[in-house]
Amino acid sequence: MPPLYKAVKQKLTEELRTGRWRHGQVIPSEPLLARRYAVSIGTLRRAVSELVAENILVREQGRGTFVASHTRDYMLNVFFRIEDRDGRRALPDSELISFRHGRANRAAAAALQIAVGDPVFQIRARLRLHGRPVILDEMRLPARLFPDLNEHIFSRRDTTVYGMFQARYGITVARTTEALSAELADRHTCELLGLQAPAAVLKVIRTAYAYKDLPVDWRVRYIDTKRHHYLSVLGGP
Amino acid sequence: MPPLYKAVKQKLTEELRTGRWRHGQVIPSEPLLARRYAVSIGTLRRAVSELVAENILVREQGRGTFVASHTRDYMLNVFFRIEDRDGRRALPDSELISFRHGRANRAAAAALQIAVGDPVFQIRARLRLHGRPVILDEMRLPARLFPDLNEHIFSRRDTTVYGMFQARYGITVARTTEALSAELADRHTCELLGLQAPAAVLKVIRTAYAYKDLPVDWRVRYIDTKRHHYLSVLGGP
DNA sequence: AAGTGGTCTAGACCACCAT
DNA sequence: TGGTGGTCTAGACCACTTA
Repeated sequence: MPPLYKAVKQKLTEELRTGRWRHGQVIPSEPLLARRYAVSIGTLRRAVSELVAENILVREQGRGTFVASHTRDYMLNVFFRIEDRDGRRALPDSELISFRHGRANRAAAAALQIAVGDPVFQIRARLRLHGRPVILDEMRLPARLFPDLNEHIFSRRDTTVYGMFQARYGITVARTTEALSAELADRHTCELLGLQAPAAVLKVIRTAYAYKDLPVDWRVRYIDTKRHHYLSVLGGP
Repeated sequence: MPPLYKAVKQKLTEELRTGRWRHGQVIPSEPLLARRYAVSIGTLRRAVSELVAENILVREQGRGTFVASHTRDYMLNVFFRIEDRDGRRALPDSELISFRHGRANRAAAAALQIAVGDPVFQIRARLRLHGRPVILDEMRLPARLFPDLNEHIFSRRDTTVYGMFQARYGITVARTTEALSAELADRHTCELLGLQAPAAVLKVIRTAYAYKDLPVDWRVRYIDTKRHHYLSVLGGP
């Protein structure tokens, strides 16, 4: 028998997945949910605690429990690991280079768990930190998940990409994996980042997942690490 | 008032820090500890759970709770994030290049929280994965924490470096932070890793911490990422 | 003052492991 | 069979927010 709190967690996840509870909103109180699911408050709290640990819910004492909202601050703290030499972090400004309709190649299909040739959006962007171009992104998004996405929606400046996923498509990114390596920058990359060849760049291949480990974004990113680095923390807090 | 379970956690940590409970051993059962500290089993379990989350204790159902032991498998799962293109991980074989007594420069002193000029061990090593040289390490260890450490102890093959810290000095590494960047390899690095200049290498600056955030190891590491990458996971499981 | 999440208790039963 | 950790309950009181 699977533990009861896992079943409760499933039910909570279902409410989120079907859009019954939307990002930024409060969910019902713990005593109420405990009654609704016919479990004790302790069991209900354990299920909620797991979703909090997974960045899906956020507790605020005295106010309630909320569906996590991908504000800029939230993004910065959870998913953006690039900081300057003094340990300061800031979100980059994005500059769209190109927005195309394409088809998934083998690598993209494998990462996004779709078929080779399935339609994807293929988006290039250059990101600046404190005015300097530092990051080059090439994203591929499964077109099926983002009906009607277009260049204009994409280049709006009032939110992050993942904030837009959430507000417009109800897709909440909960987890990413990134594979890092060092490479020599090619001519094109040097030009866009203002580097003199030969130059080394940090290559990051990211896959982002929504609830239930659904892949929603696959991107290759090149970072100029002359003035910045990528921070990784291993083990306990 | 700080919560009771935090106080209990402090008491548990004290038992570990003073060496009353040694790595690999069972600690007393939960009902017994709850009685000893005069708290309920739930409160005791919460304190233990936090130490488990911090990689300091390990629970085994039906057997007991153990002080984490830095076996090779454990290291591999928690602290070693380098894997090959197919996602396979293996611990490297180490080859000592040099072992010297030195003094902390500014960067080492800041990271290790000691004074500039304090004695440190300065150790270079080359690490091989599947026979190929892939990693170059330059470690600095505060000499005060490792009395009588020498080249022979260090180059023994029966354990990892952190396993040796624990078995010989009672120091358990619980957390590391790593700052990653890409650099062009210098001539020396190219030679030791068998690279043709110009080549890009992944530079990792690691600080390792024991209980209570005591820094115990600071190292600069260069990795050839032609056949390997560094894996970083962000957000919930 | 009423409602929220945060802490804490004192039990119960279950699943697993050693003997 | 006895001891371990894992789950679950049904309460209580506290700290904090909002109205």
